[in-house]
Amino acid sequence: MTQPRGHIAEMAQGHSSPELDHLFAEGRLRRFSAGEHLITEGEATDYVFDLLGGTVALARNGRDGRRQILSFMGARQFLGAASTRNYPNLATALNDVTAICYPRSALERALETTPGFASEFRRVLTRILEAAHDHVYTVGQRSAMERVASFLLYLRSNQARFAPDGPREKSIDIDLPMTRSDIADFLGLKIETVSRSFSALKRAGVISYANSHACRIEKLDRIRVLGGRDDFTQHRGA
Amino acid sequence: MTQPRGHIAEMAQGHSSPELDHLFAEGRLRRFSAGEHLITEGEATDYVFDLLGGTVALARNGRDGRRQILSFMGARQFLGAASTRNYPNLATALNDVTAICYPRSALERALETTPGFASEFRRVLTRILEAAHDHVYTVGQRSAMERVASFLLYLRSNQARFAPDGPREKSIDIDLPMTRSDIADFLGLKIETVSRSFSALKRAGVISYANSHACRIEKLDRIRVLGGRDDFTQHRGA
DNA sequence: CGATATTTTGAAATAATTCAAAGGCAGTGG
DNA sequence: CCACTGCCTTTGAATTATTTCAAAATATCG
Repeated sequence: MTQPRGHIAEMAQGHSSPELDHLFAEGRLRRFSAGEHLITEGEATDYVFDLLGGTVALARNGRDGRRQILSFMGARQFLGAASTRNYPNLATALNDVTAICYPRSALERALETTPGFASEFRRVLTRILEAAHDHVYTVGQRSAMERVASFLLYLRSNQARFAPDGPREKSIDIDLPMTRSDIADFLGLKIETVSRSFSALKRAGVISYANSHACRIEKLDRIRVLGGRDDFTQHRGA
Repeated sequence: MTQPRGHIAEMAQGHSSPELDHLFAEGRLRRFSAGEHLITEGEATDYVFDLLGGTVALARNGRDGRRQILSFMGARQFLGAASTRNYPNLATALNDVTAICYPRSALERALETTPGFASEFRRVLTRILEAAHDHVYTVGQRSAMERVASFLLYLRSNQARFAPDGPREKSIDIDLPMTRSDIADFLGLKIETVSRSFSALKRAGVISYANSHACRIEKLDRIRVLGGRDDFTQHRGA
C-alpha cells in the first residue's frame, strides 16, 4: 500500500493512532466530471472530500436563483466542514476532479483520538475562516475593478500554495478554470461587469490573454495597487 | 471559587483535565468601556476573550480608511481565533464590555489534552465559518433593503441564541447597540443608505422605533420575505 | 461543420453613493 | 436648569457605478 495522499494526510504528518490508520483505510478515491456535484444542498454531512486534482466551486444558492460562490477549491484543500446534519452548500466540479472521500465519522474519531492531528485541523479550519473574512471584505468594500484585481491575486496565491505537488513559487500566469459567470457569482457582480473589468485590464496592458480561461499578469504592481491584497498579507505568513 | 462562566466554560461542560482546570485558573476578568479595543490590528495573538456582556465589533480595516465589520459579538461568544502570530482584525467595544481573558497557550494546551472539549470547540469554529458564509451571501447577493432586513433577523437570532443567561425565545424587540455607521460597514453599504432603508421600513409599518438604538419588528413575515433568512435556516438547527 | 453556450461590447436604466444641509440627542459647562 | 457643542441620524438632490437589456463576436462540442 502506498502512502496516503491529500491534504488530510498532510495534516496527519508526524502523528499516528489506530483511528488515523482506520481513517486512511476508509478513504475511497472518487472521480467527478465537470458539472457533477460532490455535495448537494441539504444532503447529509456523512462524507468529507480531500481534493487531489481539478477545481471545485463551493456555493450557496438562494431560493430565487441567486448564487454566491464561497470559494474555489483545488488540490490539497478539503471540503465538507459542517456543524449540522445537512450541508447548507453545494459543491460542484468545474472540470474533472479527483478526490479522496472519507466518512465523517472516521474523521471525527481520528480527530478525537489524535490531538496533534486535531490541532493541525483546527489551524486549517481557522485559515479557512480567515479566507472567508477576506472574502467578506472584498465583496463588501471593493469596487468591481478592485474585486477582479484581488481575485487574480487570490488565484495566484492559491495556485502557488495549493499546487498539486506541494507549495511552489507564485507565478505570473493564472489559470482560470471557472467561467465568467462563476467569477461573477464569487465576487458579487454580474457577468458583464466581470467581462468589462477583464477587458479594461487587458486594454490597459495590466494583463494579457488569448482565451478566457487563462491570463498573464503583465503589471503585478498595478494589480496589487488595485487589488490591495497587501492590506492583509503583511499580518500573515506567506 | 465559583463556577467558571462564559462560552469556553460551556464548551468544556462535561469534560475535565488538569489542563482545563489550569485554563480556567488563568482566566482574568477584564472590563472595557465603549470605544476601547480588545484586540488591535497586528497585535500578537496571545490572548482570547470570552465575552460575558456588552457588544464587540470585529472588523478588518483597509489602508485607505475602509472598514468591514465581520461580526457583532456579545455574551457567550468568543473572540480571538487566529492561525497566525498576529491578528489581522480589530475588536472594538461598542459599549461597556466584560470578558474573561485567557492566554492562548493555556487554551491550546487544554484543547490538545481534552478531546471532548476540542470537539466542541471545533463545532463552534465551524459554526462561525458558516456564519461568515451567510455574511458573504448577504453582502454579495442582496439589495440594500434585503441586507437591512436580513440584518434585523441576524440580530434577532443572535439575541436569542446568545442571551447572557443562555438561549431564550426569539423576541420581536431588537436592540441596536451599534451606530448606523457600524451597520453600514457590516453590510457593505453607506450610512445614508442604511438610514434610508430603516426609514422606508418604518414608513411601511414593517418596523417601529422611537430612537435609533432599538426597534420592534411589527411585521415579521414581511421582514422574512425581504431578508430571506429562510433560504438557509431550514438546513440548520435553530 | 453546424449548433449551442460563453464572452464581449454598447446603450439605457437603476440602485446606491456622494454631496449638502437640517434635525435630533447627549453630554458639558455656565 | 438651560444653552451650547459635537456627534449621529435623517432627508433631499445630483452623480455615478453597476446592472439590465440587447446584440454581435467568439469559443466549444458533438
